[in-house]
Amino acid sequence: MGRALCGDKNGLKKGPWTPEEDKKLIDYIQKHGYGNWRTLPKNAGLQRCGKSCRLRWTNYLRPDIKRGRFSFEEEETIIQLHSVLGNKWSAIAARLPGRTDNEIKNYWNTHIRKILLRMGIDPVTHTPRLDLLGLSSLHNQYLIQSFANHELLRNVDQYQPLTQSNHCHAQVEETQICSVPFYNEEQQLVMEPNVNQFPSNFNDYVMPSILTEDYVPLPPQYNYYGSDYQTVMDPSIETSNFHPINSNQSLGLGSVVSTPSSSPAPLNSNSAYLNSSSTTEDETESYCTNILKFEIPDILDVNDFM
DNA sequence: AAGAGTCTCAACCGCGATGAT
DNA sequence: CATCATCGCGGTTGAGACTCT
Repeated sequence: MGRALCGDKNGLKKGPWTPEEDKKLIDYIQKHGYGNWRTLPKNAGLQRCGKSCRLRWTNYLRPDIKRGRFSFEEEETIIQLHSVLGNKWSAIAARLPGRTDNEIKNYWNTHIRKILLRMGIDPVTHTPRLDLLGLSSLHNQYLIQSFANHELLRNVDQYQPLTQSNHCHAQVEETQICSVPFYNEEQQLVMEPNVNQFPSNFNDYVMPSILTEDYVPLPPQYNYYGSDYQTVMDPSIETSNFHPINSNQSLGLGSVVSTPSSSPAPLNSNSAYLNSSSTTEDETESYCTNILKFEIPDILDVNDFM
Protein backbone atom coordinates (compact mmCIF):
# COMPACT_ATOMS: atom_id res chain seq x y z
CA MET A 1 0.00 0.00 0.00
CA GLY A 2 1.18 3.48 -0.64
CA ARG A 3 2.68 5.37 2.16
CA ALA A 4 2.60 9.03 2.78
CA LEU A 5 6.01 10.45 2.28
CA CYS A 6 7.42 12.13 5.30
CA GLY A 7 10.41 14.33 5.23
CA ASP A 8 12.37 16.34 2.78
CA LYS A 9 11.22 14.22 -0.15
CA ASN A 10 8.08 16.29 0.07
CA GLY A 11 9.87 19.50 0.83
CA LEU A 12 9.08 19.03 4.48
CA LYS A 13 11.48 19.81 7.22
CA LYS A 14 13.23 17.10 9.20
CA GLY A 15 15.45 17.04 12.21
CA PRO A 16 15.30 18.82 15.52
CA TRP A 17 12.35 21.02 16.24
CA THR A 18 12.83 24.72 16.81
CA PRO A 19 11.09 26.58 19.63
CA GLU A 20 9.02 28.38 17.01
CA GLU A 21 7.78 25.11 15.60
CA ASP A 22 7.00 23.85 19.06
CA LYS A 23 5.00 26.96 19.77
CA LYS A 24 3.04 26.62 16.57
CA LEU A 25 2.22 23.03 17.33
CA ILE A 26 1.25 23.71 20.92
CA ASP A 27 -0.85 26.70 19.97
CA TYR A 28 -2.66 24.76 17.32
CA ILE A 29 -3.38 21.76 19.48
CA GLN A 30 -4.51 23.93 22.36
CA LYS A 31 -7.01 25.59 20.05
CA HIS A 32 -8.12 22.69 17.90
CA GLY A 33 -6.95 19.52 19.53
CA TYR A 34 -5.16 16.85 17.62
CA GLY A 35 -7.59 15.03 15.46
CA ASN A 36 -6.04 14.51 12.09
CA TRP A 37 -2.27 14.41 12.16
CA ARG A 38 -2.20 14.34 8.40
CA THR A 39 -3.74 17.75 8.00
CA LEU A 40 -2.54 19.23 11.26
CA PRO A 41 0.86 20.50 10.11
CA LYS A 42 -0.65 22.29 7.15
CA ASN A 43 -3.32 23.89 9.28
CA ALA A 44 -0.80 24.80 11.93
CA GLY A 45 1.54 26.33 9.42
CA LEU A 46 4.25 23.79 9.94
CA GLN A 47 6.57 22.43 7.28
CA ARG A 48 6.48 19.02 8.89
CA CYS A 49 4.73 15.78 8.19
CA GLY A 50 1.94 14.70 10.46
CA LYS A 51 3.96 11.84 11.75
CA SER A 52 6.69 14.15 12.90
CA CYS A 53 4.14 16.40 14.59
CA ARG A 54 2.50 13.50 16.37
CA LEU A 55 5.85 12.25 17.58
CA ARG A 56 6.90 15.66 18.79
CA TRP A 57 3.65 16.12 20.65
CA THR A 58 3.40 12.69 22.22
CA ASN A 59 7.05 12.40 23.15
CA TYR A 60 7.92 15.91 24.15
CA LEU A 61 5.29 18.63 24.12
CA ARG A 62 2.40 16.90 25.81
CA PRO A 63 1.69 18.77 29.02
CA ASP A 64 1.37 15.67 31.16
CA ILE A 65 4.82 14.38 30.40
CA LYS A 66 6.96 13.82 33.43
CA ARG A 67 10.51 14.96 33.00
CA GLY A 68 13.58 13.91 34.87
CA ARG A 69 15.07 10.74 36.17
CA PHE A 70 13.14 7.56 36.51
CA SER A 71 12.31 6.76 40.08
CA PHE A 72 13.23 3.45 41.59
CA GLU A 73 9.59 2.38 41.49
CA GLU A 74 9.38 3.26 37.84
CA GLU A 75 12.55 1.35 37.16
CA GLU A 76 11.22 -1.71 38.91
CA THR A 77 7.90 -1.48 37.17
CA ILE A 78 9.65 -1.32 33.84
CA ILE A 79 11.72 -4.38 34.60
CA GLN A 80 8.76 -6.35 35.81
CA LEU A 81 6.53 -5.41 32.95
CA HIS A 82 9.26 -6.02 30.45
CA SER A 83 9.74 -9.50 31.82
CA VAL A 84 6.15 -10.21 30.91
CA LEU A 85 5.48 -7.99 27.97
CA GLY A 86 8.81 -7.83 26.29
CA ASN A 87 9.43 -4.79 24.13
CA LYS A 88 5.85 -3.61 24.30
CA TRP A 89 6.94 -0.15 25.19
CA SER A 90 3.58 1.46 24.71
CA ALA A 91 1.97 -1.08 27.01
CA ILE A 92 4.64 -0.47 29.60
CA ALA A 93 4.27 3.27 29.20
CA ALA A 94 0.55 2.92 29.83
CA ARG A 95 1.43 1.86 33.37
CA LEU A 96 3.83 4.68 33.94
CA PRO A 97 1.92 7.94 33.98
CA GLY A 98 3.79 10.77 32.40
CA ARG A 99 6.33 8.55 30.69
CA THR A 100 6.36 7.94 26.99
CA ASP A 101 7.10 4.70 25.26
CA ASN A 102 10.07 6.32 23.59
CA GLU A 103 11.46 7.50 26.88
CA ILE A 104 11.04 4.09 28.46
CA LYS A 105 12.58 2.43 25.46
CA ASN A 106 15.56 4.73 25.63
CA TYR A 107 15.93 4.23 29.34
CA TRP A 108 15.77 0.51 28.90
CA ASN A 109 18.37 0.44 26.19
CA THR A 110 20.76 2.85 27.84
CA HIS A 111 20.45 1.90 31.50
CA ILE A 112 18.46 -1.12 32.51
CA ARG A 113 19.64 -3.34 29.71
CA LYS A 114 23.25 -2.64 30.56
CA ILE A 115 22.67 -3.27 34.21
CA LEU A 116 21.01 -6.60 33.56
CA LEU A 117 23.78 -7.61 31.21
CA ARG A 118 26.33 -6.67 33.78
CA MET A 119 24.51 -8.87 36.22
CA GLY A 120 24.64 -11.76 33.81
CA ILE A 121 20.94 -11.55 33.10
CA ASP A 122 19.65 -11.76 29.61
CA PRO A 123 17.62 -8.59 29.14
CA VAL A 124 15.42 -10.31 26.61
CA THR A 125 14.48 -13.42 28.55
CA HIS A 126 15.16 -12.06 32.02
CA THR A 127 16.96 -15.25 32.83
CA PRO A 128 20.60 -15.75 33.66
CA ARG A 129 22.84 -15.97 30.69
CA LEU A 130 23.83 -19.60 30.63
CA ASP A 131 26.97 -18.89 28.70
CA LEU A 132 28.20 -16.78 31.53
CA LEU A 133 27.02 -19.29 34.08
CA GLY A 134 29.18 -21.83 32.42
CA LEU A 135 32.12 -19.54 32.49
CA SER A 136 31.84 -18.29 35.96
CA SER A 137 29.12 -19.60 38.16
CA LEU A 138 30.66 -17.92 41.09
CA HIS A 139 30.63 -14.55 39.49
CA ASN A 140 27.07 -14.95 38.35
CA GLN A 141 25.93 -16.13 41.66
CA TYR A 142 27.31 -13.02 43.11
CA LEU A 143 25.64 -10.91 40.50
CA ILE A 144 22.28 -12.52 40.99
CA GLN A 145 22.61 -12.06 44.67
CA SER A 146 23.34 -8.47 44.07
CA PHE A 147 20.17 -8.28 42.09
CA ALA A 148 18.23 -9.72 44.97
CA ASN A 149 19.97 -7.43 47.36
CA HIS A 150 19.16 -4.41 45.37
CA GLU A 151 16.77 -3.04 47.89
CA LEU A 152 19.03 -3.92 50.75
CA LEU A 153 21.78 -2.06 49.09
CA ARG A 154 19.65 0.98 48.70
CA ASN A 155 19.02 0.96 52.36
CA VAL A 156 22.59 0.50 53.29
CA ASP A 157 23.40 3.36 51.00
CA GLN A 158 21.62 5.58 53.42
CA TYR A 159 24.11 4.71 56.09
CA GLN A 160 27.12 5.19 53.97
CA PRO A 161 28.90 8.19 52.74
CA LEU A 162 28.81 8.56 49.00
CA THR A 163 32.43 7.71 48.74
CA GLN A 164 31.59 4.20 49.74
CA SER A 165 29.74 3.59 46.53
CA ASN A 166 32.89 4.19 44.62
CA HIS A 167 34.56 1.60 46.71
CA CYS A 168 31.76 -0.78 45.98
CA HIS A 169 31.88 -0.21 42.27
CA ALA A 170 35.47 -1.17 42.29
CA GLN A 171 34.74 -4.24 44.32
CA VAL A 172 32.06 -5.46 42.00
CA GLU A 173 34.64 -6.19 39.43
CA GLU A 174 36.55 -8.23 41.92
CA THR A 175 33.78 -10.76 42.37
CA GLN A 176 33.48 -10.33 46.04
CA ILE A 177 30.68 -12.07 47.78
CA CYS A 178 28.24 -9.90 49.54
CA SER A 179 24.94 -11.45 50.23
CA VAL A 180 22.32 -11.05 52.82
CA PRO A 181 19.07 -12.19 51.30
CA PHE A 182 16.80 -13.65 53.91
CA TYR A 183 13.64 -15.57 53.46
CA ASN A 184 10.69 -15.67 55.73
CA GLU A 185 8.50 -18.67 56.30
CA GLU A 186 6.56 -18.00 53.15
CA GLN A 187 9.81 -18.16 51.30
CA GLN A 188 9.61 -14.62 50.31
CA LEU A 189 12.80 -12.78 50.18
CA VAL A 190 12.85 -10.19 52.85
CA MET A 191 15.57 -7.98 54.01
CA GLU A 192 16.60 -8.57 57.55
CA PRO A 193 15.49 -5.46 59.36
CA ASN A 194 17.92 -5.79 62.18
CA VAL A 195 20.78 -3.49 61.54
CA ASN A 196 22.94 -5.72 63.66
CA GLN A 197 22.89 -8.19 60.86
CA PHE A 198 25.14 -5.90 58.97
CA PRO A 199 28.80 -5.92 59.59
CA SER A 200 29.54 -3.67 62.46
CA ASN A 201 31.80 -1.61 60.34
CA PHE A 202 30.01 -0.42 57.26
CA ASN A 203 33.27 0.67 55.80
CA ASP A 204 34.17 -2.97 55.49
CA TYR A 205 30.85 -3.90 54.08
CA VAL A 206 31.30 -4.38 50.40
CA MET A 207 28.23 -3.22 48.69
CA PRO A 208 27.80 -3.72 45.00
CA SER A 209 25.90 -0.98 43.29
CA ILE A 210 24.96 -2.65 40.12
CA LEU A 211 21.40 -1.55 39.93
CA THR A 212 22.02 1.58 41.78
CA GLU A 213 24.43 3.36 39.56
CA ASP A 214 21.90 6.09 39.13
CA TYR A 215 20.52 5.78 42.55
CA VAL A 216 19.83 8.96 44.34
CA PRO A 217 19.52 8.35 48.05
CA LEU A 218 15.99 8.79 49.25
CA PRO A 219 14.93 10.29 52.49
CA PRO A 220 15.12 7.86 55.39
CA GLN A 221 11.36 7.75 55.63
CA TYR A 222 11.11 6.77 52.05
CA ASN A 223 8.88 3.78 51.74
CA TYR A 224 9.74 1.34 49.06
CA TYR A 225 6.24 0.02 48.80
CA GLY A 226 4.58 3.34 48.92
CA SER A 227 3.31 5.39 51.74
CA ASP A 228 0.56 2.95 52.59
CA TYR A 229 2.95 0.33 53.77
CA GLN A 230 5.56 0.11 56.38
CA THR A 231 8.79 -0.25 54.62
CA VAL A 232 10.51 -3.58 54.63
CA MET A 233 13.74 -1.80 54.88
CA ASP A 234 12.98 0.21 57.92
CA PRO A 235 15.53 -0.88 60.48
CA SER A 236 13.21 0.25 63.17
CA ILE A 237 10.87 -2.61 62.46
CA GLU A 238 11.37 -5.02 65.26
CA THR A 239 9.87 -8.21 63.99
CA SER A 240 12.35 -10.48 62.38
CA ASN A 241 9.59 -12.33 60.64
CA PHE A 242 8.32 -9.34 58.87
CA HIS A 243 5.93 -9.96 56.03
CA PRO A 244 6.24 -7.05 53.73
CA ILE A 245 2.84 -7.00 52.12
CA ASN A 246 0.64 -9.24 50.17
CA SER A 247 2.88 -10.41 47.45
CA ASN A 248 0.10 -10.04 44.95
CA GLN A 249 0.12 -6.37 45.52
CA SER A 250 3.76 -5.91 45.69
CA LEU A 251 5.72 -4.05 43.14
CA GLY A 252 8.97 -4.59 44.91
CA LEU A 253 11.77 -6.82 43.92
CA GLY A 254 11.67 -8.37 47.31
CA SER A 255 8.36 -9.94 46.60
CA VAL A 256 9.06 -10.93 43.09
CA VAL A 257 11.96 -13.01 44.08
CA SER A 258 10.99 -16.48 45.00
CA THR A 259 12.85 -19.26 46.63
CA PRO A 260 13.82 -21.99 44.25
CA SER A 261 11.29 -24.74 44.46
CA SER A 262 13.95 -27.28 43.72
CA SER A 263 15.90 -26.31 46.73
CA PRO A 264 16.05 -29.32 49.00
CA ALA A 265 16.03 -27.27 52.14
CA PRO A 266 13.85 -24.22 52.36
CA LEU A 267 15.79 -21.09 52.54
CA ASN A 268 14.75 -19.33 55.62
CA SER A 269 16.06 -16.90 58.07
CA ASN A 270 19.75 -16.41 58.31
CA SER A 271 20.51 -19.86 57.04
CA ALA A 272 19.50 -18.64 53.64
CA TYR A 273 22.80 -16.96 53.35
CA LEU A 274 23.96 -17.95 49.94
CA ASN A 275 27.45 -19.12 50.20
CA SER A 276 29.39 -19.74 47.08
CA SER A 277 31.31 -22.52 48.67
CA SER A 278 28.21 -24.53 49.48
CA THR A 279 26.18 -23.94 46.38
CA THR A 280 26.49 -26.09 43.33
CA GLU A 281 26.19 -24.80 39.85
CA ASP A 282 22.86 -26.51 39.47
CA GLU A 283 21.62 -24.86 42.57
CA THR A 284 22.91 -21.62 41.36
CA GLU A 285 21.14 -21.97 38.07
CA SER A 286 17.96 -23.00 39.76
CA TYR A 287 18.25 -20.12 42.09
CA CYS A 288 18.93 -17.77 39.27
CA THR A 289 16.02 -19.06 37.29
CA ASN A 290 13.63 -18.68 40.12
CA ILE A 291 14.93 -15.43 41.30
CA LEU A 292 13.95 -13.94 38.02
CA LYS A 293 10.41 -15.23 37.97
CA PHE A 294 8.78 -11.95 38.61
CA GLU A 295 5.41 -12.01 40.18
CA ILE A 296 3.19 -9.58 38.44
CA PRO A 297 0.91 -7.98 40.94
CA ASP A 298 -2.81 -8.07 40.41
CA ILE A 299 -2.88 -4.38 39.81
CA LEU A 300 -0.76 -5.03 36.81
CA ASP A 301 -3.29 -6.96 34.86
CA VAL A 302 -1.21 -8.41 32.12
CA ASN A 303 -4.29 -9.27 30.17
CA ASP A 304 -4.77 -5.59 29.64
CA PHE A 305 -1.81 -5.64 27.34
CA MET A 306 -2.36 -8.91 25.61
C1' DA B 1 43.54 22.05 26.20
C1' DA B 2 42.27 18.89 22.84
C1' DG B 3 41.16 14.81 20.60
C1' DA B 4 39.01 10.26 21.05
C1' DG B 5 35.71 7.47 22.80
C1' DT B 6 31.25 6.82 24.93
C1' DC B 7 26.66 7.96 26.22
C1' DT B 8 22.11 9.96 25.79
C1' DC B 9 17.86 10.78 23.76
C1' DA B 10 15.11 13.20 20.24
C1' DA B 11 13.79 12.06 15.93
C1' DC B 12 13.31 9.20 11.91
C1' DC B 13 12.10 4.93 9.35
C1' DG B 14 9.50 1.09 8.09
C1' DC B 15 6.03 -2.00 9.07
C1' DG B 16 1.62 -3.79 10.78
C1' DA B 17 -2.97 -2.64 12.43
C1' DT B 18 -7.11 -0.39 11.84
C1' DG B 19 -10.80 2.16 9.90
C1' DA B 20 -13.08 4.26 5.92
C1' DT B 21 -14.74 3.81 1.39
C1' DC C 1 -13.70 -8.24 -0.08
C1' DA C 2 -10.18 -5.07 -1.84
C1' DT C 3 -7.94 -0.93 -1.64
C1' DC C 4 -6.37 3.12 0.40
C1' DA C 5 -5.27 6.46 4.14
C1' DT C 6 -3.87 7.08 8.55
C1' DC C 7 -2.21 5.89 12.97
C1' DG C 8 0.79 3.87 16.25
C1' DC C 9 4.51 0.94 17.49
C1' DG C 10 9.23 -0.82 17.79
C1' DG C 11 13.84 -0.56 15.97
C1' DT C 12 17.42 2.35 14.66
C1' DT C 13 20.12 6.49 13.87
C1' DG C 14 22.94 10.40 14.62
C1' DA C 15 23.99 14.93 16.69
C1' DG C 16 25.27 16.84 20.76
C1' DA C 17 26.82 16.21 25.47
C1' DC C 18 29.81 14.17 28.39
C1' DT C 19 33.93 11.62 30.01
C1' DC C 20 38.37 9.91 29.59
C1' DT C 21 43.17 10.08 28.37
